Amino acid sequence: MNATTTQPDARTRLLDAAMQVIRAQGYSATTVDDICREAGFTKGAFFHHFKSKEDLAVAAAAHFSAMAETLFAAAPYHALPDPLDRVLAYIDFRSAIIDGPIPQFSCLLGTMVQEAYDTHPAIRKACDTGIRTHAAGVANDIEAAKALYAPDAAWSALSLALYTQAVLQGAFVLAKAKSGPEIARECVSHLRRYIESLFPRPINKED
Amino acid sequence: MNATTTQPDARTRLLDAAMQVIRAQGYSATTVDDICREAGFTKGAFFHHFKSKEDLAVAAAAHFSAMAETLFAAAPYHALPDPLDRVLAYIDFRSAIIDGPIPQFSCLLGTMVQEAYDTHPAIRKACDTGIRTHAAGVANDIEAAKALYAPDAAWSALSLALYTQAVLQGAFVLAKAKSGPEIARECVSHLRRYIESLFPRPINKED
DNA sequence: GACTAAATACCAACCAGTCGGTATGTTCAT
DNA sequence: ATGAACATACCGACTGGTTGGTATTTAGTC
Repeated sequence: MNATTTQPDARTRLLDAAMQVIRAQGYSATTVDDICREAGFTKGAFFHHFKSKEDLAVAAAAHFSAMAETLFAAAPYHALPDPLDRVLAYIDFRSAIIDGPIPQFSCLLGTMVQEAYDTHPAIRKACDTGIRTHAAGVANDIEAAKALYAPDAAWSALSLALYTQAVLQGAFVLAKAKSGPEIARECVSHLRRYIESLFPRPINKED
Repeated sequence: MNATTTQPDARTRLLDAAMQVIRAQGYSATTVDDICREAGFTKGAFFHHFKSKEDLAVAAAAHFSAMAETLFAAAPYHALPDPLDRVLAYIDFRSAIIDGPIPQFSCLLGTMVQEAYDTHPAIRKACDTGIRTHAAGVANDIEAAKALYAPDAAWSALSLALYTQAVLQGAFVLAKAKSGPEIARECVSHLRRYIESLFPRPINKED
């Protein structure tokens, strides 16, 4: 019921607002009031749902990760039969969503961990978990592609998956420095070339 | 005279302190008093030398860049005759200095721009300039290596140099998330493999 | 009426920046 | 060389606004 004005619940709206504002301003510079204003609530509501600003940050990291996993799970590339195709299509997908305003395509986890790694261990851990979990998913396809096309390679699938995340994080940093997404897409295209170079495909299937 | 107790002047000491503290805590979370305490001065001295906290950040970005250029200029790899050797030795040097506590090897520019790109244009610009200038230096050797070993490659020297910086920035982010330098060095070793793959060396010189 | 959700009002701590003051030169005319 | 005038370097108390967090109250719902 009340289908027309249905909105996510307050907690979710606060988390969404936090995601946006923190990616634009950073964690420390973002005040609780900033988040409340963006979400359309007051402080009372905020501290009803979160016991502290740090608590919100940890929840926001999980929220962001969940949102990202939903996004990637819905992407069409999972249907591809060849695991290497899936890996490359993942890269292409990452490149394709690097567009528009920086806060919308940059990574909340990378943004927060950069500031908070030393002073807020709980936030550091939440960001690490998010990145590690996502990388593990990518590593699955890489592992399968490796078994097919580069079984004897010296690098591990997980290490390559983490490298992929590092390139993306670095690409976001450069995009912020240069105030635009182009440089980030250029970085991803280098990453794609690297991955292609790691998996020498047979010219054709007969063999 | 008074050579035994000679210290850098107050401005330099404040900039050094800012470099350390901001890399550990981030820009927003660092207070002017934090920097003064670290440098052994009071607020009066601080605002005598810098007109605002933002002004200090801009100066610190330039200071950090200058320090970095000194460090790299002193590195031995510049003497290598082959430009590709110089590029690879640069990468190895970058890897070698990724050690010890994170604030000591991470990049002030990447840390600050991540937080401040949208809210402090002057800081964003200072960080961009630092990164761009350093990348341009690396691009020189890449350009020469390209002329020798990959003259027809599709990528530009500058684009590869910027990619190199992106990988390093991303490596720092992952090091922060994982609380240690190992992952960052692993990333750099992927980067090295990529660069090697871009410059197919002749087996030997006779040709 | 018991419970949850959210608003309002408030507080103590904190922070960037100011200001008046001291100490130590430096310049230069006498 | 001396002392008036000025400049530079630094100190530390203070301020006005902000911030994370709390206490209390109100509205709605099972």
